[in-house]
Formats: sequence, structure tokens, C-alpha cells
Amino acid sequence: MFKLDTIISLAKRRGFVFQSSEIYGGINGCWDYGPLGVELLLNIKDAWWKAMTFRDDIEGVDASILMHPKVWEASGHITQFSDPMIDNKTSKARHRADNLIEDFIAKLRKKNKNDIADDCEQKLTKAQDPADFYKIIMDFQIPDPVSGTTDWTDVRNFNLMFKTFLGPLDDTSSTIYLRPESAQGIFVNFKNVMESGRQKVPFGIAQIGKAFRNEINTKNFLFRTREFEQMEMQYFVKPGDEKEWFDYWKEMRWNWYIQYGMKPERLKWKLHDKLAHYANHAIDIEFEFPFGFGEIEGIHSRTDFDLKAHQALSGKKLEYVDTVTKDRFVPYVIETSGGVSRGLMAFLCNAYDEEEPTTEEEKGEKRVVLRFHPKLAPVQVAVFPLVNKDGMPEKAHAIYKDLQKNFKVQYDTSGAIGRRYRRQDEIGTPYCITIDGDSLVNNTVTIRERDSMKQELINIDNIKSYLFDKFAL
RNA sequence: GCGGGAAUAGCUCAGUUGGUAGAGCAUUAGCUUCCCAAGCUGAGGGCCGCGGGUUCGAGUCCCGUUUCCCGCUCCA
Repeated sequence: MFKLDTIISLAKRRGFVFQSSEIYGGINGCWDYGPLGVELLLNIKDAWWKAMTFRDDIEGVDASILMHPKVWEASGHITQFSDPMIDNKTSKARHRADNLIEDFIAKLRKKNKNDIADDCEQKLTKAQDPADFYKIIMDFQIPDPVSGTTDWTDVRNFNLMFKTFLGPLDDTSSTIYLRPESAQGIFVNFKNVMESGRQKVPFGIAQIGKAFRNEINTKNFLFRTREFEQMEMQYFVKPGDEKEWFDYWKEMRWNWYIQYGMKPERLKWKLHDKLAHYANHAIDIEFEFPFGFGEIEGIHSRTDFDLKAHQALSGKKLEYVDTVTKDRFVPYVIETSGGVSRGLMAFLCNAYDEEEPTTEEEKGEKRVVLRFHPKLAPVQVAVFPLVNKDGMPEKAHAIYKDLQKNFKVQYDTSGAIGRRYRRQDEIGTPYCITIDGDSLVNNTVTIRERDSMKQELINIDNIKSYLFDKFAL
């Protein structure tokens, strides 16, 4: 396992990821994608988009990031998407107030003080405002697990939604939010998409877009950031069919990662034991990052919570009517929700490899290779003249310009041929084409494959069909 | 948010008791080179994260701050 620092260093050096606003000292947890990073990002999104929408039963949307404030009222984000936090003045430890109380209740039960535990639990379920939590903590004299004291600050609510203002007035009547998840953009468009797309249940709606959460901490490079991109698909099914579709999408999503080269031993399932308010079943796909396993995608059974909530608050019917059976119902939803940046980081970590020289003759240092799946590689082909004279550069450049019509290509004449191969290895280019002396007389080139480093002699006229074949999925 | 570490060229790092900034690699212009990174000759690139302070003088000492990494905490 390679260190995260090694990956970050390569990402910066070769133009995958830069710190945002770097010349001003950077800004916490914000990152910019460079020339190669954006290609990789687009390739990942493209692969996902095609896997989702090149089907009969899934349509795409791209909803606005700013939405009507009632959306977040219906979804439960205004009331639920916030954490009551409390600090201990002695230890300076910060806790979630509700977790602190829950842990306290658990301890009471261990000591068989069930009367007090019941009383406390009853008050906890009724607690809503920060002041309610504070009262419980003080009434029961709940101590800080770290310092043992009850020297607490007030409980403060940290809402994770970014606030901004619609229009010029900086007051509460114009408060709106940056969406904390992209899913609601799909739910509110459920009817529009179903009708305009002439879809019947079961069907899905896919979307790729940014979402924002004002997290208390950012962490681990791209893994936890306040601005992030999601690729999400909500699949609408008949109530009762959700288990079957959950299993279907669970398998589909796992296989998608495998198909694009993710090593199975670095993936694992993580079942949610604590479910969110909207879900009745949820599982994550986790990838083994240098800092441990972390979620890259969630598959959730969201029931009819969201559609029902929007139906109730908007007063608009969000039902599906089966024209044959005359059945009428609010569909259940299976969601697949992947993080684009997390996916990129996982594909990057998954692809990174170093090879030590195997023989004495091999000069040079270790070989750094990004073993991307060809479909994801930011640069697909590189073209080199073997030496920079004798008509080879002209021939090579002509081939380069021609390939550029169909592929992302780089042209490189600088340095020894081995060095140029290594440059391409380090950015994960799967194929390098070299024009040598024979090219000019026999009309042939060598194609060198990244992982095996094997070379193949092929006719110049066959380059494109060779590559199309290799890049076809 | 707490604790620890770090910040000097694109990258990895030197930089003595405080005295006007260095190496290797990378980049770039040529030469050389018929297949897997260190051949030859040049060139560019740094207010030493940022802001204060001490000092005749600060990359170096002090304070603050920002950012990243590691470990906790947190992650409806």
C-alpha cells in the first residue's frame, strides 16, 4: 500500500489535482482538477453516465443547485440535517450532544440503573432544540468521558447546509441553500421526467452534479470536502419490489467498479446498522484507501419517504398509475449514490504502482505506473519519433494529428525514447506509438502496451482500427 | 474541534553560532541517440506559506495565522 502523500505528490506534479486558491495559501478542503485530472474525472463520469442512461429504463436530468427552500423542509434536511454539538471546557473535547446522552444511557443500563435510563431516554426522544439537549446533560449531570467534568458550554446546532441569499436582500425571508444532496433534484422532477420520457415503473432517473455540505472537518485529500460531486440514480419501483431491485443494483454497481479495473480485494461491503430517517435498508461499497476503507458509493432503499413528503408539502400528486391494472401508488425508491471525487481518488490509488528495476543492466530508478483501465486513462495514446531526425518527426507528427481526430493523444519528441515511455507510464497512458526508420520504408510502427511493456509491429493504416478495438468496452 | 508533525524551485530535500538562497530530478533550447529514465552544452524558474515582532541584518529566533499530513473526535 502506497502512502497518500505519494499519490498527492504525483497528482500535483503531473497536473491531476491542485490545491484550490494555492497562490493565496489555499483554502481548507477545496481542490482543483488540472489538465489530466479533469480528463480522468470526465472519463469516470462518462463511463457511469453511459452505464446508466444507455438503457431503456433510465433517463437523465441536470437539476439546479439552488432549489425552493420547501424542498429541504420536505426532505427533512432543515430539521434533521444538523448536529447538536457541545464542548467540554476542561478537556476541550467536542461531542455530539445526542451521542453523549445515548452513551450515558447505555452506561446506566450496564449498571442496571434502568429507572434513570428510561427517564433519560424518554427526555432524549422528546428533545429537539439545543436547549433541550443541554437541559438533559445538566439535569443528569452527564460527565465528559475525557475529563470527567460537567464543565460544559451551551449546546449549539451545526446545520450542515450552506446558506445563501436569493436576490439582493440579506435577510431570512430570502434565505436559500446550496443543495446538500443532488437526489432531491430528481424527486421533484419525478413526474416531469416520467411523463416526458414516457416511462413506466420500474424506471430510473440519473444525475451527475455538485452538492455542498458545511462539514465540521474536511479530511484525507479529496475524500471529505465541503463541495463535492455526486453521480446518483434513483430507481422508482412498485412497493413490494424494492428488495429485488435493491439486490439488482447492488450487484450492478459492484460490477461497474470491477469492470473498470478496481481490484476486488480493495473493495468491500459495509452494511448500515444505523439507518437514516428516509431509509429501510442501506449498504455501502467501500474502497481501501491508504488511510483505511472508506465509502465510495451507497445503495439505499429510500422507500416512498421523499416522494410522499414532497406530495404532502407541495399538494401535488406524485403517484404512478398503472393504466392496465388501474393500480395507483407512490413508488418506492432504490438509490445508487456515488461520490465522483471519491471515485477518482479510489481509481487513482487503485491504479498507482511502482516497479523496482529487476536486473543490474536496468539503469534508472523505480518505474511509476498508473494502471488505469484504458477507458479511464486521461491520455489514451502517445506518439513519438524514435529519433528526432531523418523524417521521423514529420511522419510521427502527421500520425499524431490524424489520431487526434478520434483520441486524446500526446506527441513527444523530447529526450531518449525510454524516458518518454516512462513519462507516459506515470500518467497512465495505455499505448505508445513509435515511428522508427522502418516506418518510412515499410509503413509500420511499433505499439507499446503500458502494463506488459510489450511491443507490437503494425501497419500505419491499421493504427486506428487497432486502437478502436482496444478502447471498445 | 483536540493532540502531534510539516511548509524553502514543478517534485524530493540541503541550508552551520542569524550575514543578500543551493543540489538532484523535472521543465525548456540545441547537439547526440534506431526502443525502455541519470550522454554533452546552454537557459528559465524562489519576497524561503502569509502577517507581525526582536535585530544593524531573519529561511534561521519569538508571536500570530493559513494550509497539508498522521492520530483522536465527527461523518442525518
